[in-house]
Amino acid sequence: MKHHNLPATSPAETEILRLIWQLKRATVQEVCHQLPAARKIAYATVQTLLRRLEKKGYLKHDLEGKAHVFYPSVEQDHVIRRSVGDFLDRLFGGDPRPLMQFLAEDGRLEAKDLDQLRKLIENT
Amino acid sequence: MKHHNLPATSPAETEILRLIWQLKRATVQEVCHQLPAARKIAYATVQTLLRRLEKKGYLKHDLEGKAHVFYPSVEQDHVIRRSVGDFLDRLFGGDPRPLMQFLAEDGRLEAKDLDQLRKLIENT
DNA sequence: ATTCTACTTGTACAAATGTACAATGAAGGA
DNA sequence: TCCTTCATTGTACATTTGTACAAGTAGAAT
Repeated sequence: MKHHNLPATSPAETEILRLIWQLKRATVQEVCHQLPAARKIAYATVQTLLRRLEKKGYLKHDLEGKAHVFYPSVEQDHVIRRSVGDFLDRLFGGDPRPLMQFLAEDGRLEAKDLDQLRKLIENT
Repeated sequence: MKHHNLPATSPAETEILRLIWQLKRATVQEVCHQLPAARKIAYATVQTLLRRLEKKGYLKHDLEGKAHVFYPSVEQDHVIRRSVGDFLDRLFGGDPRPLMQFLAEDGRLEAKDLDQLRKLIENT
């Protein structure tokens, strides 16, 4: 897998793409089941999003029986890198520090996460 | 300024909104000048984006001579909180840790930033 | 063989996005 | 006063996004 320059994913597409990463390979159904309960969205819609992701180059699929089994065709890391980069540019002018700070202060992180982060920072 | 639930900003809008936060108050021109050189985008386009941001409730404006002077009408912090939240949900299923880790490893942070972050984490 | 299923493919369609031109109007300079 | 200069407002328009139905089809069940 190499670094191609794919068109950006829309928010809804991103959400689906994440589920594919999580599942490694998945049919439309499986993706649907993986959707958080709060996020009700029709089978057909998921299908469209998967189709679009494939068209954009983020996914490929195999045929397994009659169903398409989708899987990533670009490294998650590459996509994340770009997404985070874009996000930083847009919202913070590219400076990662305010985001870091925001996350650190946000309280979403548990004590043990902070510990881990400390360790991570230590040997960086 | 209170927490209203405004429609999300598009990426291009977000970029402009950031500049307004940076400048506190600004005319279309000033926003244009603040745009990174790489990002060439017509005056008229910036105008449209500012108009849309105002319509969505993110900005207000005063009249100063013939020009509109735009300024934020919601707290930056609130907007950022929501944006980051959405971003985390979409790309990381809401878990801030992978993003933290990504940022920490990314090398975009200088040594002194890491120091600061350490301190920040220390007293959290 | 017929019907039921689970899928895919084609298509739809309103709203949002990215981008920008044209017309209009007031303010300042010649 | 008349022209030039900015700015605003109205409008435009192709594309992308979010969401989804309908028709077609192959395999499973009866």
